Amino acid sequence: MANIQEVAKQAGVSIATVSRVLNNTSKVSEKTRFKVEKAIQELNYAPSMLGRNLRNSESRLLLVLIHTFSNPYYTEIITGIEDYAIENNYNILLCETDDNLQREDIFLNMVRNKLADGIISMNPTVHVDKLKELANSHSIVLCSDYYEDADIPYIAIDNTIAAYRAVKYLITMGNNKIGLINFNENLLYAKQRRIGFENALNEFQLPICDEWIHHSDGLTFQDGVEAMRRMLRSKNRPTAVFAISDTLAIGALKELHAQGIKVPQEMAIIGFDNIAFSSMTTPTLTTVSQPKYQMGYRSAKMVIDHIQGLTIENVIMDYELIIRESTLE
Amino acid sequence: MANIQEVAKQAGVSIATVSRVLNNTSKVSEKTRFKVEKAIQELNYAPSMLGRNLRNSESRLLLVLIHTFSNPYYTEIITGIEDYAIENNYNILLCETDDNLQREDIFLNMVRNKLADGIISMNPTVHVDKLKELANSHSIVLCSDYYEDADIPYIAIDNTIAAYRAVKYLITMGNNKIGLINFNENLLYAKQRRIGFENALNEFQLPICDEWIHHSDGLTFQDGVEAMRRMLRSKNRPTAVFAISDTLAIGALKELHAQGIKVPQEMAIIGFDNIAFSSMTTPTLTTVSQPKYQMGYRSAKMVIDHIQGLTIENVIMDYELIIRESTLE
DNA sequence: ACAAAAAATGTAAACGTTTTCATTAAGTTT
DNA sequence: AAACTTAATGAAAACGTTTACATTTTTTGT
Repeated sequence: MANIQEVAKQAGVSIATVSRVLNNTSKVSEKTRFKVEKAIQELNYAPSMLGRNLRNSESRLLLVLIHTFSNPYYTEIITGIEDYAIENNYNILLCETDDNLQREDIFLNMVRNKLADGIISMNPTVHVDKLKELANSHSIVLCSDYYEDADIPYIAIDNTIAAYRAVKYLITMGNNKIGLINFNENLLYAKQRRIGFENALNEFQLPICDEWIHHSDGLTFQDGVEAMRRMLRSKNRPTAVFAISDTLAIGALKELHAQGIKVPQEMAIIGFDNIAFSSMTTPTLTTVSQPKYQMGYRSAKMVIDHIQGLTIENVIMDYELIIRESTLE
Repeated sequence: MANIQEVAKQAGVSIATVSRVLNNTSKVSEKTRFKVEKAIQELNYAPSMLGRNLRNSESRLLLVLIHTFSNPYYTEIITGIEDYAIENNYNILLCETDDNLQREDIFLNMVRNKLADGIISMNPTVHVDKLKELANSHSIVLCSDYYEDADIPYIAIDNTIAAYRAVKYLITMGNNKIGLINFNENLLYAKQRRIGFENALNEFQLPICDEWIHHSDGLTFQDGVEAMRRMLRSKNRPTAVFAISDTLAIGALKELHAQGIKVPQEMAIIGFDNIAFSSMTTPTLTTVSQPKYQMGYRSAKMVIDHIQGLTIENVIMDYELIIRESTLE
C-alpha cells in the first residue's frame, strides 16, 4: 500500500503538503489540493494510523473493562460509550476480564503501553491498588461501580437510595416479610444496595431475617435459580424478594415457576437494572432502571475530557422504579 | 514516561540491547540483562506499542463487526473470539454498525488505515462490494452469515438443513399448519432458513400459507411481539411457528401469553440460536443451538491464520436441536 | 514595475521501536 | 601467544506520519 511519500511524488508536491490536505490543517491552494486528491485516488492511498498515532502519541482507543459479556446489563452502556466515542473519533477496545488476574494485568498495561488513551472500568477489579496507581498518571473513569476512597472519577446512581425505594415500595404493597438475593458484598454497589434494603426494613420496623438473605456466586440466570432454590428450602418464606440484579431476579422467577409458586400472589419479586429481558418474562419483572445508555455516553465523555486535560466531576445519575407484573397483586 | 533511549542510557547499553532483552530475540549476557532489567524497574518503563506497531507495521487488533450489541446472539461468539485473540496477543475492537452506512465505512477503513490487522464480520453488511474488494488485500472472515458468491472465507452452520430439521420436528410432533416468522430475506441465513422451512413442508406435502409467514423489521423482542400480533389477526392460525431467531420467538411467546393462547397446546413455538435467556422463558423455548463460542473461537483463528499468511478453509459447524417446553405437548 | 506583505509550499526533525550489519569482546585451538 | 571462531553489543536505518521553521511564490499597495 502506498504511503504519503509516493502520493507526494505522484502529485509533485512535498509530503508536508499532502499531510496538509489530509488533515485540513492549513491552507493549500485549490490547484494543489486537486493534484493531491487525484494522486490519492490513483494510488488508492489511505493514511496509516500507525504512523499518525506514533507521531501524535495517541492511540484514540478507549479501553472498556467489563467482567463478562454474558451479562446483558452492559450492552446498553457499551452502546452509549461507543456512540460518544465514535462521534469524537475514538474507538473502543472491549475487554472481558472474567476474573482472570493475568488478563486484567494485560489490559491495565495497555494504557501504560500507549495502546489505549484511557479506561472506562465497569469491572469490580481485583487490582484496586494497581488501578489507583494507574489513575495517577492516566485517564480512568469508573462506570456504575466505584470505590469510595479511591479518588478515581466515577459515574453511578445512588444505589443505597434506589434500593431503599425499591424495598419501600414492596413494603407499601403490603409485604412485611422481605428477602434479599445479593451478590458479593465486597462490591460497593452490592453493599450499598444491601444498606438501602436494611434502611427500608428498619424504617418500618420489619425484621431482617438471615434466612431470607442469600448470596449468589455470580450474576447469571442460573445463579438466580440456585439462590431462590436455597431460599425455598426453609418453611418460613418471605412474601417478597429484592434481587440485586435482573439476571438473578429472572432466575429466581424461573425457580418459583418451577416449584409452582405464584408470582406475585404468593411471592413478589423486584429486580435491578431493567435489562431488555425483564419485560419478556412471565410475569414481567418490576425493576429499578438505571439510565444505562446515558451512563455509557457520559462516562465516555468524562474519560475523553480527562484525556484532553479537562478536569472532570463525579456524576450521580437518576434511577427509576419500573413497576410491572411481578409485584402487582 | 521513559522511552527505550533513557533505559539504554540508564543501563549503560545501546537501545538495541534493551530491545533484545524486551523481546528475548537474541542472546544477551546475564550481566547486561540484569542491568537492563534494573533500569527498566527504576524508570518504571513500559515499551510503547505505538513505536512497536509502526516498526512492525501491525496493530495486533482485530475488528469485530456486529450489527448491534443488543442482540444477545453475539455475546458468546464474541467471548470465543476474544479468548483466541488474547491467547495469541491480539485484541478485539468491537464495532457496532447499527445499519449506519457512514459508520460502517469508518470501520471498514480501519483495516486500510492499518488500525486493524483483520476483520471478523458478523454483520450482514450493506457494503458487500466494498467488503469483497477489501478482502482481496486484507484478512476478512465472515462468521455465521456469509455471501454465497463472494469468495470471502466464512464459518457458519448449514442453515438450510438446520431449519429443515427444526420444522420437520414440528411436523412429527403432529403439527400440519406451520407458520414462519422470518427476518429480512436478503440475508443469506434468512433465505436459507426459509428454504429449509419450505423443504420440510414440501416433503410432507403440507401447505405453505402466506398468511402464516411474517417478516419482522428487526431482531428485537418487540419485533417478535409485533410479528406474532400480525399473525394472530387472521382467524385461520397455524398450530406451530418457526421463528428465525430466539429473540423473535421470545417476543412471539410473550404476545401469545398476552392473548391467552396456550403454548404449546394451542400453538407450539421453536426458535433459533439458543441464547441464554431461552431457557428462562415460560414456557422454556425449543430452539436450534449453534456452537457459538466455538464459532467465535475458530473464526478468530481463521482470521489470524490468514493474517499470518496461511491459507484457510471455510468451515461448517454442527448444530443441535434443543427440545424444551414450547413444543412439548 | 517594484517593494512589502501575505500566502503557499518545502525541508527536516521528531515520535519509539526493531533489526541488519558491523564491530568488539570473549573463548578455543594450535 | 597468535590465529581463529563464536558470542555479545553497538550504530544506524527504517516504519509513516505531523509540524516548526525556512523558503519560495503570489498578491497587494504604491
